[in-house]
Order: sequence, then C-alpha cells, then structure tokens
Amino acid sequence: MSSSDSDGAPLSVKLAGSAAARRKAASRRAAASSSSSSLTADSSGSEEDNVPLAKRSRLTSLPKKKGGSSSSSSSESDQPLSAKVPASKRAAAARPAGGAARAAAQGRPAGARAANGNAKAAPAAKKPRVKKEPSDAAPASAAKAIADRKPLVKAESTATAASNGSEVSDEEYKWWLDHKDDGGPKWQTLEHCGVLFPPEYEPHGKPLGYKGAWITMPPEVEEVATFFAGVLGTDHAENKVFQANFFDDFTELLGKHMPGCPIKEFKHCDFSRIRAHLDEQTAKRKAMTKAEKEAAKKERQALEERYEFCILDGRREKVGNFRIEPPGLFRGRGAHPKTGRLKRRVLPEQVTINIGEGVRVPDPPPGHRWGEVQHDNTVTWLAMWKENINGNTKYVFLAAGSSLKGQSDMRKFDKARNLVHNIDAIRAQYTKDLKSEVMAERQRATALYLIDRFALRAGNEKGDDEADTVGCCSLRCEHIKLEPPNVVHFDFLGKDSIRYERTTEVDKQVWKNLRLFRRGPPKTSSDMLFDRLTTSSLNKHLQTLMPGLTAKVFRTFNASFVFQQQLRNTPSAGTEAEKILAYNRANREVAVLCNHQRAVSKGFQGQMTRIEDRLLMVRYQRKLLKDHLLEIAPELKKKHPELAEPEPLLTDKWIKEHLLATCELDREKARKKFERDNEKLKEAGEPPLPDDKLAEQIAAIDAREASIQDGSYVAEPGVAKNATTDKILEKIDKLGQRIANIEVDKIEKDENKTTALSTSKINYIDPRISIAWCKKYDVPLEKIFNKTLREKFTWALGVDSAWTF
DNA sequence: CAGAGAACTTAGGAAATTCAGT
DNA sequence: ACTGAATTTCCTAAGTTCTCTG
Repeated sequence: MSSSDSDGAPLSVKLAGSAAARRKAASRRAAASSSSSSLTADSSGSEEDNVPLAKRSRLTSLPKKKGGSSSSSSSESDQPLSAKVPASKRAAAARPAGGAARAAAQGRPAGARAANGNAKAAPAAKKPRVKKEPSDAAPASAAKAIADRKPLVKAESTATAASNGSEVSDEEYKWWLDHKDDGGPKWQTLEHCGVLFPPEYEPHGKPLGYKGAWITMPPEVEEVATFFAGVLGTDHAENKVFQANFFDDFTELLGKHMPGCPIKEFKHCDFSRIRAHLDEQTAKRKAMTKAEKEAAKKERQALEERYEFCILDGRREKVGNFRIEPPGLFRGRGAHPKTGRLKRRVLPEQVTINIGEGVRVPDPPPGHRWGEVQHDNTVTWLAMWKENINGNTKYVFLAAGSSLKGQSDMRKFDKARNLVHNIDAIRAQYTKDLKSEVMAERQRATALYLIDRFALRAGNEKGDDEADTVGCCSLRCEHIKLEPPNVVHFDFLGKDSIRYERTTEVDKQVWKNLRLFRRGPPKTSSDMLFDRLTTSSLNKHLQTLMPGLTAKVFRTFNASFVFQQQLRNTPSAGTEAEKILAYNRANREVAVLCNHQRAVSKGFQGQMTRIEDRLLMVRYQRKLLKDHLLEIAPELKKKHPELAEPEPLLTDKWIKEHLLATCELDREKARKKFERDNEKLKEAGEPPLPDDKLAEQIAAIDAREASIQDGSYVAEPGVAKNATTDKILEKIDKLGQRIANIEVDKIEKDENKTTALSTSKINYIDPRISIAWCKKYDVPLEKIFNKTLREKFTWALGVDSAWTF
C-alpha cells in the first residue's frame, strides 16, 4: 500500500477518523508511560486518509435496525406504562426471528426502569408484559401465605402453584423438539423465591497486632481485618497493590469506627491472632464427625432448598447462582489495579428482583425491602445487583442445564456450524482483503486472519482501572515480533491475564501487513497494532458476511471443527481406554488452540517423581524376571534378544536407593501392623503380642538393609521356583503392558500439566460431536461427560452416530 | 460516534467430593 | 479404612456483544 491511494473523502470524515486513532494511540502511550512525543501521535493518522468514503461509510454506518423500540422510546416518557411498554414488546414478538426482531425485543424502554406506574399491562395471553412495582407492593399477608407453600421445590405441591395460575409440570420438557422461534420474550410466566443472602458477620473478638500492642476492633472493622487474615499464605497477601488497596479501605473504616486509632501503616499490622483463629475454625470443621458433618449439610440444604428452583412457563427449572455474593476482598486477576479493595456486603435494598407479573414476590429479609421489583420477560435473570468495585452488574441466572441456557447454547453451536458452509467464502474474502488499498480493510482482514487461524479473542478496549490484557483488535506493537520471511512471535496477556506465547509461520501477506502496521507511521511499541480497527467495526463487517456472525463465533467454529477432525485418529479396533485416550488428545488439541491454561498444581513435581518411581519399580521387577529367566534358560536369548536388553533409566544407584527406601517403609509397616494387631487384641480382652515379635521382624529388615548396603543382597525374582519359562515370559509380557500404561499416564499427566481441557469441553466443542462419537465407537457417554455435562447437553443426546459438525 | 450500560458467555482457581491405591 | 490424587462443583472475575445516550 502506498500513500497515493488518497481519495476524495470529505475532510470531516478524515479528521474524525484520525482524531479517534490519535486519541486511542495517545491514551495507550500515556497508560504505558512511554517516552514518545506528540510527533508520533500526530503522524499516526496521516497514512489513514486514503480511505474511500464509500467503503468507510459502509463499514461505519450500517443502516440502523429499525424496531419498535427506537421510535416508541422517544415518546414513551409521557405515556402510560401499560400502553408504551407492551407495544414495543408486542411488535418485537410479532416480528419473525432474526437480528431485527432481537434488537427490538431487547430494546428495553428507558422509562420502564425509572417509572413507578401502577397501570397494569393488559393481561392478554401470550403477550409479553413488563411492569414495575414499588418494592413493597406485595401485601405481607399474601406473601406469607405463598411462602409457606413449596411449589418451587416439590412437584407434588402443584396445587398451590396452580392456585397462583401456573401448573408445574414435572415432565421433562424437550424444548429442542419444538421449533421455537427466537427473538421474542424469554418467558411467559416466572416464579421464584428470590436470593439467599450470606449470614451476618459473627465477631470473634480476636485483636489485631500493631507495633506490639493488641487492638480489639468493633465488628465492622474486625470483619475486614479478618478478610485479610484469610488471604495470608496466598499470593494476594504478598501483592503490594492488594495490600495497599486493602489498607486504603481498611483505614477508611478505622476512621469511621475507631477514630483516633493508632493503626496507620500496613507494615506494622499483625494478623496472626486472627489467622490463628481462622485456622482453629478450619481444624474444628475438619474434626467434626461424619454425623455432625451430615447434620450441618442437611441444615444448609434446608436453608437453600427453596432457592434452588424456579418455575418458568410452568416448568421447574434449576436456578444457577441464587446466593448473593458475600463481602470480601476483591481478588482481581493479574495486575488488576483494584485488587484487594473491599467488596461490600449487598443489602436487599440494592437488589432488583425480576419476576412474573401477578405472582407472589418473594419476601425480602425481615426489616428490609427490595431495591426494585420488575417484570421484564425479555431478559432471563431473576435478580440483579450492582457490585461496588467496578460498578458491574451481577445477575442471578438459571443453571447451565436449564432450558433457557440450553436454547442459547444450541443456537450458539448451530451458528458456528453454519459457518462451516460459509467459511471458504469468508476466508477467500479476507485473503483478498489482505491486499486491500484501504488501510482499515487491510487491518480488518489481517485481524480476521489471526482470529480465524489462532483463535484469538476479539479484544475490546480496556480501561486504566482494569488489568492490562488484550485480544486481537487491542494488540499493541509490543506484542508481536516479526522474523523474516514469515514468522511471527506473539507474546501478550489475554483474558484472565493468561499469557499467549506462540511462534508461528503466517501467510506471507499477513506478515508483510503486520510489518506495515507496526512501522507505518512511526509508532512506538505501546501503540495499537490495528489502529484503524475496533471490535464493533469488525463485527459489523462480519454481519455482512453471514447473519449473526461475530468474532467469537470463529473460536467456537474452529474448536469444534478441529475437534471433529482430530477424532478421526480414534482407533476403531482399540480398547475403550485407547479410544478415550484419543478423545482426550483431540480435546487437548482444542484446549491448546484456545490457549486454555491452568496453573501447575503445587504437588505436580512430586507426583511426577512418584509416577517415575512407580515406573522404575515395575521395570526393576521386569529386570529381575528377565535375569532370572536367562539364568535358568540361557538358550532363550536367541529367540528373545529383548530379554538381554537393559531397562531404560534403571540404574544401580536407583535400585539401591529404592531397595533401601523399601526397608524403611517395611519397618514402618511392621510397626503399624503390630500396633493395630495389639489394638484388636486389647479390644478382644486378650493379652498383647510380645515385643520380641516386632523386634524379630525389624531385625530381619535390618539384616536385609545391611546386605543391600554391602552389595550381597540378592533380590527374589517374584515367581514361583518351579514356574515354567512360558509362565515367566507371560509375566514379563504383562509387566510390559503395565509399563506401557504407566508411560501413557506419565505423558498425559505431563501434557495436562498446564492445559485445562474443561473449558473447551464446556464452552467450545459442540456436544453433538462427542455424542455421535460415543455412538460410533461404542463408548458409554459417562466416560467422557460427567453428570453436569450430560445435564447441560441433554438437548444434544439424540443425535446419531453419523452426525457431523 | 464514543462511551456507558445491560445482558449474557467464558474462564481459572478454590473448595468439596469422589476415587483409587495401599 | 486411610490417604493422596483426581474430578466435580462452586465461585465470581473477565470477557463479548449489542443497545442506548449525550
């Protein structure tokens, strides 16, 4: 691309574009506090001005979706609620499925949230309704009456539910057999019991140490100090940002509840007494008897029971996270600027309840009111509140196995599957666009290539008050290194601050483009790589290529597609274990593609060593057998030359150490057994065994140890004296099998060390692929999907073995 | 037309529970 | 039966996408 492809775009358009780019680049630089001058910023826009207006406008100003919402919303503020709200919703419901319908349906009338109108929506059947009431609308007596019934928990109590207008069906509703159009309301009727609040704080009275003094605190303060004591021993406690943020909020509390208190510096705080108390509590809990634990569990369940289900369109559905998040210290991931801040207790007054109209509103805790009660059936949440750290909204949704979640899950996979038919054309298109004269198009095509080939996320812009992580569109120059002729090295922090590091070959043109974007106008490493691209412009473009297509669909598509391909490596004639191994390998392939990582567990190295020891132990056994066999039948060496081969990795040093370690273990075992036996005898009222008996055994082991030390020890080969050579050969063969199995274990464990398979299994791989695979290879589904997964994917169970993604 | 907000999906780690080997 | 490992469940943070708003 050259600078000559300038066009006749009106100045205003050009300026608008480059101003935005400047801002973006400038903010980046500021954030990274790089030393760049304004020169960089000013020149960054210049190359840009070659964007033809026609193309630009096509990208940036797609025809607006016309729905009932936009026109009605302007006039609704002075209309009665009943008239305005259902109007737009109705319009949405009547519209055929598709983007426009969805847009309209989701357009929540602005007035609905703020207005407090009492007007009832016309209760016409099948019509979506939205109504808001003051939180104390439900009369307490009625509330009580309905609270006592248990329709939300047990199917047999349908009578009470029915009295409220809804029949609870206990029958499994196979929604996937219905051809339900999407885009309309999410439900017709909805009953639920609200949310469960965490228990009140129970003060323990343990003091905080400060410069040698022990200071007892009022409960409000103590609670927060205890939060910090709770993270001692984790990385958070050592994290300076975490400490500072915690202490800021803690100090504020001190000022409020303990004016004049001497606590001024974090470094002088001593949480040890509080920590000791927490450890004590943990120990106590651990020491409970089985019966006590069971009783506690029962009590907990009794408390939670009512919240676990709701009734949606007359059917019992599981609720997901019905618990209000307890207060604590915010545990932001990666280098989050707000990590450690106090996450405050949520009060009922801050909670909005969303529930069907005309059904009983759950009681708020005694002495409280709900913040708001609304009846919006265009959304799926049952309750909502705002969290104080980032101001994010937290929702109570249905569980993953519910019909609502299932439907959107199925839609997601169907959409990804639809991409199969379009992918060739889309790839051809962006490959062509890699050479576009228009910078924005070229960047878009290049980004799309990365998203498609390397499963990158879209990459929205992030604020300064969040961890600095990126996705494709927000990549900065510093995140890639280019190596001629076509190698790219990626190194950046993605979602959850998980590092994406990868060196790979790319299309030659892509490589050239990346070089161009990087150095085009003078850029510094903290400048955006794709300075003409945003996630929304990218997604807008994708919509034109396939309805409903967005950047994230590529991840789903590629994950499922690669998985299906990898499954072709399943050995049809193999054992079940081998088939499952192939399945897990395919799964792992996908997890690697999506960069699903996990921390190496702390016991990993030890576990690995143990597996290696187990392996060597079997090898040692095999060696003994082989030696023994060759000794009694040396002629076999000709026919079985492998008998003379040394066992790999098995050294004399290891053998000696292992044998000595065994002595130690055996002594310990003997002692334990001796004690146990005596314990039994005692209970039976019989005299204990003489101590000599133990001493005798120990002496034998000591002797063995000595012989190992001086090299005179001769190990038993582990077969009967009169065993035939065939028997021994068979045994050697069996040991070989065991060795192979352990080796596979070891490889799998090592490969799984940093790779998490679950995320791709739960979110990216179309379950129908797995189910079809099970049927084709005759593997029971339980071997690959646990109960949760089977429940989540019930909609997919019916596919046959020939189903393909 | 960027930025905020709403709603929903995706994510890894901790805690709880189950499993497997001795 | 006891342990330590593996798996499952819970938790909630961190993304994406789309709409609304000033």
